[in-house]
Amino acid sequence: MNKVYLTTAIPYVNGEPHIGHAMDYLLADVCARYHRLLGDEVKLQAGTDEHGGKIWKKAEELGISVEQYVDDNVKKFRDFIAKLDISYTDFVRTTDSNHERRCQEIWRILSDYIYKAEYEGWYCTGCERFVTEKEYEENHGVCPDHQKPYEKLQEENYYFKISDFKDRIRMAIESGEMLILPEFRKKEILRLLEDTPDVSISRPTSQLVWGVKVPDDDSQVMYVWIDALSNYLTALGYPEEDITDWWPPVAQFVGKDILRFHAIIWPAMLIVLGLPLPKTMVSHGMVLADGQKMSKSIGNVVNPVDVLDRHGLDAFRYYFLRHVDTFADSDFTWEKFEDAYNNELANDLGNLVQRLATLAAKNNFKFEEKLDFEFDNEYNDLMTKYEFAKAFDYAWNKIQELNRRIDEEKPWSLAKNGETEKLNECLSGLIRDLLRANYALSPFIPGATEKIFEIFSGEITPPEVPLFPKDFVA
RNA sequence: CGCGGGGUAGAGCAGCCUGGUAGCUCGUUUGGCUCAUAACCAAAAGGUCGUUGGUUCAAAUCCAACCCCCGCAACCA
Repeated sequence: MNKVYLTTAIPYVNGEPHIGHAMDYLLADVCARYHRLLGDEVKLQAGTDEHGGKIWKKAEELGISVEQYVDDNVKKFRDFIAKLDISYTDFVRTTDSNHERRCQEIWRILSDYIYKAEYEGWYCTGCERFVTEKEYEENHGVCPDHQKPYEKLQEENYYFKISDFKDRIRMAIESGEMLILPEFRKKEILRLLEDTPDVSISRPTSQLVWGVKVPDDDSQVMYVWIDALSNYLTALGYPEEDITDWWPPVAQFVGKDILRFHAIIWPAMLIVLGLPLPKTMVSHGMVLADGQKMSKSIGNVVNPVDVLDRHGLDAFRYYFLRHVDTFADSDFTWEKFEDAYNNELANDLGNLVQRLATLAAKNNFKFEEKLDFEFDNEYNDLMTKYEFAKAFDYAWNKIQELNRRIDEEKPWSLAKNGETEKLNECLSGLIRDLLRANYALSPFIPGATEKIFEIFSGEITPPEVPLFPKDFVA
């Protein structure tokens, strides 16, 4: 039995969970369920990123303690993950004392490649942050939010010596030792790698207090990178636990916006720690609303909970796993969602189950075969390439084929003519293939597939409420 | 000339590497069926394959130039 470690990106808990987070969880979950069906032992990590100035500031604005603020938000994310039926096994909060301690240990191990240097840049005292040179020029030296001129400010930061590892990382990416999917992102990263400077990994406590303390230096706290990226290790108990059974991760799922940190800073850390690099980085696209990025200022943000409430979890998973491309940006519209639900889930699958169950019930047919399920080669191939939407398509074609076959084989005529033997043979064949297709669908829509297995075991009775009722409104 | 991806029926996409009657899903129209959730099955309509030029017996496919859209470059999930 293989041990398979999979990870999800840990969201920054300064807001509500949204559809982008769901994508990450869903892809990792499908992968986890697939591996479990193959007989692998799977660990699926999830967690929350809770430090940093933005969170500190938000809590202050709300007039509550920062601990209270993150606790409240973490609960929202955990509830959300539960609603999506994500089969995770480990959950890391970056404010957890175990994580913080392990994270400091990791910093210590990295310390040969960490140096202190002066950072100088344009700073807005209103925003409490540095701005890039470009931003400075665009705003002609004055912060548009505060109408105050930027000040030249210096501070001490710790830096991580990425530059020492560029060649090694490039080789790992080019050789496929650390596979980056999709291919076009890999190219982007290789290009980016060239001009990646050493990265600043701490902030003086005068600027930021809500973070993990830098070991042996009370004047600095860690900035996001070391803290957040370490979670994939601290989840397993590293460094005090032996993680060799689980390391390296088989796949790490990340949004395209954070791929660069996972493909550059993260491998550099692992190289210093003497750990193998993750086998695959799967970078998924964004979910757009009407072709546009969802943003609060445009006001086109689709709340995932609204989508969940409309037709339930299976419909949610169905849409985002089949109609949202695994790698590229894809559109969500309510119209597309409704079409997918009505035409595909209800008409293709729901109706197929209904008609087969009714045929079986009317003819007192019981399905008593014990089936050994296997995945088709083509399906396995797509799943292995993390082409989940395409694998889902492939499995769905089997469902559509079955609807065609029922029309061709006309079991109702066989019943009418009293050809019982032929009828039983026909129904066996149809139900057998339905259950096989159902098995291939189960990593994607586990709720529905479980119900289908149940319907066709023992006494077959069509469900009184169809699997995907069309008039259903929550 | 920053790097990369793309422009194919009303919509979403495949085909391009390895030239040879343009395909899939949804939508539309018509017909069929009756086991089923006004469901299912079949057929049809619908495209000068971004533009221009070149190579070739033959170009969506190869080559060149141009136009347009998008991503990254920017602490946006």
